Amino acid sequence: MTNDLISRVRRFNRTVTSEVGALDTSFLGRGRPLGAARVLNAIGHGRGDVAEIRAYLGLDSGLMSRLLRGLEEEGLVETVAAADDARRRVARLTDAGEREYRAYEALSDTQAAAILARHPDPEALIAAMDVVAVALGRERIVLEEIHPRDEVARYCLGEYYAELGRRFACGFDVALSRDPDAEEMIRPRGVFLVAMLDGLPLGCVGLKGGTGEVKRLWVAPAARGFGLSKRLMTAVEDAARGLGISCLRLDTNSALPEAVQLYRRTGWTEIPRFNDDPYPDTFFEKRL
Amino acid sequence: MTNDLISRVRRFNRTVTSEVGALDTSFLGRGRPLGAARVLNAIGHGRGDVAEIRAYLGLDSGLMSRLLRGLEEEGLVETVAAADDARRRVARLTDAGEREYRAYEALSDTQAAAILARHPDPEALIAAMDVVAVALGRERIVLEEIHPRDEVARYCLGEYYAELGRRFACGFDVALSRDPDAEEMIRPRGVFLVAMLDGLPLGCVGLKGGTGEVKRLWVAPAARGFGLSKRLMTAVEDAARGLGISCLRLDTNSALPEAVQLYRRTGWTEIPRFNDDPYPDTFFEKRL
DNA sequence: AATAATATCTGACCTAAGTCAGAGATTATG
DNA sequence: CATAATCTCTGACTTAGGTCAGATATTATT
Repeated sequence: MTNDLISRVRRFNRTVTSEVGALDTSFLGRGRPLGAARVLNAIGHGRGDVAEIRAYLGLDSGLMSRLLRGLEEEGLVETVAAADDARRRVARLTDAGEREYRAYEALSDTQAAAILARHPDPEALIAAMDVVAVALGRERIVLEEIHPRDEVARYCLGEYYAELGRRFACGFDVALSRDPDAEEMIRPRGVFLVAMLDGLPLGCVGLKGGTGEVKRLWVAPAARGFGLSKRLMTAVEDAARGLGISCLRLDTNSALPEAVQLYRRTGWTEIPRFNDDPYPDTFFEKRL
Repeated sequence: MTNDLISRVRRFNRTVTSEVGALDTSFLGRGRPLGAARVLNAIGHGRGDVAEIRAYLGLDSGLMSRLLRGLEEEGLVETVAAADDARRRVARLTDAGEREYRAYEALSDTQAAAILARHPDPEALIAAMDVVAVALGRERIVLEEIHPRDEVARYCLGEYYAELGRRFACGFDVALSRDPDAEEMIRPRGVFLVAMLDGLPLGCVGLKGGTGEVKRLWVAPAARGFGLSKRLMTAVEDAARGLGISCLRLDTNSALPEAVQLYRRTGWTEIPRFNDDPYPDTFFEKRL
């Protein structure tokens, strides 16, 4: 068969790699080799430390050095010794470098916008891209602790609320729910964790200090089935132990059967209702 | 915003390009530079003509020549002058080259199978890949005339029947429909056209000679909204003119409103029922 | 038959990317 | 304080990929 699943994956690979020059806009059309453009972009993204850039881009020290000299000669970059350790060097953009970096950014934006604008269903395209990105990059998904009012956190919570709205027969209104104060999910009282892939938020979970409650467990549709919710729960339980919490509680809803099943499978036991929030109908606790 | 649609497309590009070494298995792990591996694979895929390979891979004639010499020295390839034109050379694999080519194929298959095997929902992944491939490669979609019993044609027809089964309240059984004999859709009587992207079938349409009927218009879900059905219809009408047909007919169903709308918009006029097929309820004709 | 066009090949040359050994400056460690 | 470790830099070298100007053989055109 020339159209079985394996052939189709291989064809996808071919299609995408043949477009890869177009995708990797980091050097497109500005007369600079890829290596130099990548270094410039890394510096622009806030990676100043030379060793850090080297590790990120996987470059040899000699090559890195030469690329930096080249950018210096172009007047785009300045390097100075690090304040705390004069062996290490820190690079930063000059004004001209800043302009050049912004030009690359604009180019990338334009090209991404063009792909979207020419597509009949941009939302569906993005959703498909997320599915593919997760499939290819699943090994690079990392958990990070962030502030629950951070932009990424707000995005995750927005998606979480939207999902509840779709799942609950009567919809979901945050205002009616016992929305935990964001301050409760910051150290030293609690934590807020997100799962990220190359900057794409794929899931979150919050630990509300004081009452010791787990809240806001969400995993993006594209990332379901990869065990991410379990990973988030394990991480939040570890964080709770670190905070000296010995017993965790959570409320959920039978309209979210995957979640309920996960809790049952991972050592949580059902307990009687412990709050008067209108949405949950199922309650769990776990001794750590 | 760091999570608007544009940022997400850019992040996808980054994720995919960082995996691109893994995607482009054409040279992975067999100790041969990419250029040589690509030429070897092109020959293995049946592209013997040197000029054709050169055009396909976008190579300079000098570079191509050197790559071929290298493969010859490895004993993988033989070149001979073309029978009809001694200026042109034709390359073909030796036994050793055939083995090496098959090793690359096995490598690609293994890697594609690995991506699928590790995914919780392979069908959804493939569907997402198709959506992305079409968005990136839409410019390369080409129409081809093939035999209606060809494997690609059968795939398209299978998808077409499955789609009708989903659309019609009572399902769809090919045996009950007036399935046009495949022989009716071959020149000189008729034609069968498919829309292809890098070997991925995205749509089809058939012209049944004799009665001058358009049949089996289908476009893959991932390729809808790109005007492909119009392109297929235009091509099939052109082919009909070429065959000396002056009036085309077709039957369709009101459960397929996009199709009905397309016909209305492109010069077709509704006519009374002209057959006793149980499925269609709407009939059109167009004078060419 | 002479000329133009075509396809491939060869040699000379170039850039990008990367490797490696060691030099030089600085910091950490016993 | 001497020594080891760390970080960057420089010079020498390699490979891959690609361009360009002819040379050569063959075919098409007038």
